[in-house]
Amino acid sequence: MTILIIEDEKKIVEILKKALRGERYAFDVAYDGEEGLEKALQNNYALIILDLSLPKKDGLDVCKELRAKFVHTPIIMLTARGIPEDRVKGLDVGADDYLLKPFSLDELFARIRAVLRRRKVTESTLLAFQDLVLDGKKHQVTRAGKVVPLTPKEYRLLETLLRNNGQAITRIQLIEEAWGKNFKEINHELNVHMRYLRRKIDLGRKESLIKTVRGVGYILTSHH
Amino acid sequence: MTILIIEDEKKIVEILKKALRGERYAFDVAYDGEEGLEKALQNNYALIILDLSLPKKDGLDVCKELRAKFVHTPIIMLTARGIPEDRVKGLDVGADDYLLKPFSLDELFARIRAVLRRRKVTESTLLAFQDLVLDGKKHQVTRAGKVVPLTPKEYRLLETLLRNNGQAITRIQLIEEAWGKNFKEINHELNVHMRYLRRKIDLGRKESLIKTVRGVGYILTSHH
DNA sequence: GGCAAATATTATTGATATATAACAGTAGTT
DNA sequence: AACTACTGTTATATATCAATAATATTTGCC
Repeated sequence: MTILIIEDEKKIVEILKKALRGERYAFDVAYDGEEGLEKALQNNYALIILDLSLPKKDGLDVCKELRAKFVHTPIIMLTARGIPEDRVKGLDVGADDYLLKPFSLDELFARIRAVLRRRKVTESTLLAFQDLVLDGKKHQVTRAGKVVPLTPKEYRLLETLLRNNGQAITRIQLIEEAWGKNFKEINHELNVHMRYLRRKIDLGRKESLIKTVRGVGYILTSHH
Repeated sequence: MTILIIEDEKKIVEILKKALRGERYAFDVAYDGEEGLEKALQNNYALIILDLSLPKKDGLDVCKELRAKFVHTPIIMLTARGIPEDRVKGLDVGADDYLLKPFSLDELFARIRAVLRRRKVTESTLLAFQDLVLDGKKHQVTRAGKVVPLTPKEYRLLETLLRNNGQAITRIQLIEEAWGKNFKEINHELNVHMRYLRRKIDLGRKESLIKTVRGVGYILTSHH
């Protein structure tokens, strides 16, 4: 579940990111229209949040082009203040919804939920492997009953591993899930964050629950 | 890696062929639904690109029949322009993805990559020969219940052998599968890696599960 | 049986993937 | 501003793997 944000104003990107942080989504960000268009064409996002005014290619064009190419990813358009709503509405470029800046976060959330509602997210609230439990509702992880405080990134990684419990999961998958980007090069961060994650959940124990599958990625497994 | 194209419009077949030529895929073409169905049932394709409207038997039926017969080959459906996406989506015949004509090649490639990547995870969950089992999900091989740790290269070689269980597989095939390079002949590496593979899976036993077929390659076989 | 080609075997070396540690930047909080 | 927590960066270490080369063995064939 990755959301693409196409927006040049970093402040707004930050607000959006922050606002969505609590939710279950990964992000990808594009800072101009062309970049955004390219990303939207190449990836399959759950949702695109698209600013109207953008460098290189404006939001309307991006939207139109996407629809012309039969990319049906839901789009929520952010329109500049001052532009009358009819104008945007009338353009009918195929956006699913639009918000006028400045928008309230509640409002944004409502729209996002509405747009995504179709997709039944059958997220189980509880994921477990042996004595390791991830409670999706509480956003809390425990090992042998003891709470293990994780950073968001670590949480994401562990969640991905747990979701694919029983199977090896590739580095690329992990990166895409936890960072929401199409693998930029060889990512050393993944090593680092896996290390941290391991340190926290394996605290004191000799063998890690997370085994590395060389050439592939990682897998949650019991040690024999 | 062969892709089956089931499509009656020669123009589109030509486009697809041309487009796929550069990539690493071989292709097979069927010009009507029945022929396509037959081919799909008899061969193991990496992917099927299936047109919705076809002579003799339309794409939906082909798709349904394949799924009913537990052929899980990924299918990308090409749907005619004008048919609303919901219609296709709603039918839920088991296609992995669908594209509306006219499609952009970039888009098609993106889908192909996406589908093949997805397949990687779910595919080949279990391959076995006698007491030798390869678990594709875990990326793990066991012999008589015992885990046999393999290097990536060894794993790929064994996987190739298991996939072609029962028939001899040529050195060239093996090299192409495991190295992916256009066979620079006289590959000593293959000997070496086969040796390592044998050592690991035959551990202690007198005869190897992998028999060499001189002048050809190798075969998985029970010893007389 | 002897020869040439194909394949097996082993050891060694260079390459690559992953792990670890230390540090820097950023943002958030008080 | 000082402090904290988190993320990303870089450097270095370590483990594992792949390629090479050198030598041995088997096989088919004359």
